[in-house]
Amino acid sequence: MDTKKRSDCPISSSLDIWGDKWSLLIIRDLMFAKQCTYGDFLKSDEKIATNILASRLLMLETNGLISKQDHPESKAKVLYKLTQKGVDLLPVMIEINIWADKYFTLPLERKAMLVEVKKDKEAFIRNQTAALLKNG
Amino acid sequence: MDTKKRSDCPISSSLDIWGDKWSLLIIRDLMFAKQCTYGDFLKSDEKIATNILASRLLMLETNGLISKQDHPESKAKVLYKLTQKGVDLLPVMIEINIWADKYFTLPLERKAMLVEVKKDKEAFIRNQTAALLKNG
DNA sequence: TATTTGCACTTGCAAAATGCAAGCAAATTT
DNA sequence: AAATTTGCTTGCATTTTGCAAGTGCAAATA
Repeated sequence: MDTKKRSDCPISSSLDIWGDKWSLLIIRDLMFAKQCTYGDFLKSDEKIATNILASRLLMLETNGLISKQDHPESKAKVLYKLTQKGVDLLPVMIEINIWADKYFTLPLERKAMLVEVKKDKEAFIRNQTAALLKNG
Repeated sequence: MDTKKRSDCPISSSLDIWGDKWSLLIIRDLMFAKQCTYGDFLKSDEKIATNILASRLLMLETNGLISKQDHPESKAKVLYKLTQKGVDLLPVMIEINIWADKYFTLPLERKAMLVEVKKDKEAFIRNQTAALLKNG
């Protein structure tokens, strides 16, 4: 896991953490599902390799975007959740969706989310943030 | 240049195009400077390698985010500019800056931009978009 | 006019990251 | 007690990145 900053630019510093083809997909899964197990991430359509998943989860945890928690039903399972720092990427995620809505064909469920967003973006972010952070 | 989509997810499709450590820095340079030559990109703090720069510029051009134009003063130079599709990433770029402002130390010039953004985000995007698209 | 410099790349090669398949230990289920 | 699930790790081939040097054309300089 490379750890050196390339410059003082905020865009560059951000990309140093989650600027790759997989990290934002992990964050996406957590934003839509609220919490996921290791196996849940592996089930996503993009089919991330297990070693890459492990290295990304470590990177995101090390940088404070996600946290691990015990699964209430089983010691064999681990729950991953977004921290405040991770949840704060919600506006970025929403803007990417809006951009993609203009230039790609979105799945219906994602279209539905954007309808909600367009009604009142601030409120959507406020509510979704609260939902994601509920229960430590 | 890999060209196959990993899934129908808009986040994934977006990352397929600009989800790497360099593409958004190129777009950043164009958003702040309006237009750049090949050499201008090489001067940025992050010190991109020339072959990577060439491959990213091709990727971004192929996907319609940037375009090449003749330099008005010299046939030896090439000007790169954002297309509408590229300029439309401005809200994403702004949200990344806002996120980074919360978790990193920003350079003063970037702080100043955020002050403007916070006064009226919509207006800032409208004005900046117009400025970037002015003159073919 | 000849020559050097500037500009936008390309090429070759080493190093690092990615992707795939298999393996593994602890917990859970049968 | 044996088989399965879960969250990883390991080994190795393939791909991408990074660095340095080189190329070809335009423009400036001598």
